[in-house]
Amino acid sequence: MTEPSSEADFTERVLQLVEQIPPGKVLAYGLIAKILQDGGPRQVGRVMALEGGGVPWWRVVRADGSLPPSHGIDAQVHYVEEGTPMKANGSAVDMTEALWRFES
DNA sequence: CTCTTGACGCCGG
DNA sequence: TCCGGCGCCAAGA
Repeated sequence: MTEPSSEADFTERVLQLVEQIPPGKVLAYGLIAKILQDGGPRQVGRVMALEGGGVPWWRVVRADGSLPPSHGIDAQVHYVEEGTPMKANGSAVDMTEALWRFES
């Protein structure tokens, strides 16, 4: 095994993982790539941009906890709604608390 | 086949 | 702390 997962399969895995993210928690693009042990932050970002419309995309942020410009104000509304730990300014997520630890 | 772009990440100044 | 540059992987022109 250890075969190079197909692009379509990689996409589904990213979406599944994102759907498993509990409210109040978040994951980073590069972190998702590491959990899946495949691809890279750019590929995860590309998948979210294409198929991220069916998953809690707002729970996916950058590695430092800052919000991508593309997320918009909508994401911040969701964070407040789910009670996600944010920085005082609200422009970034508190990775120390909001970072979700994936466990099968 | 080559070059550029992109929901990124990390290091250096 | 803020800004810039380089690296990674895939898709589009």
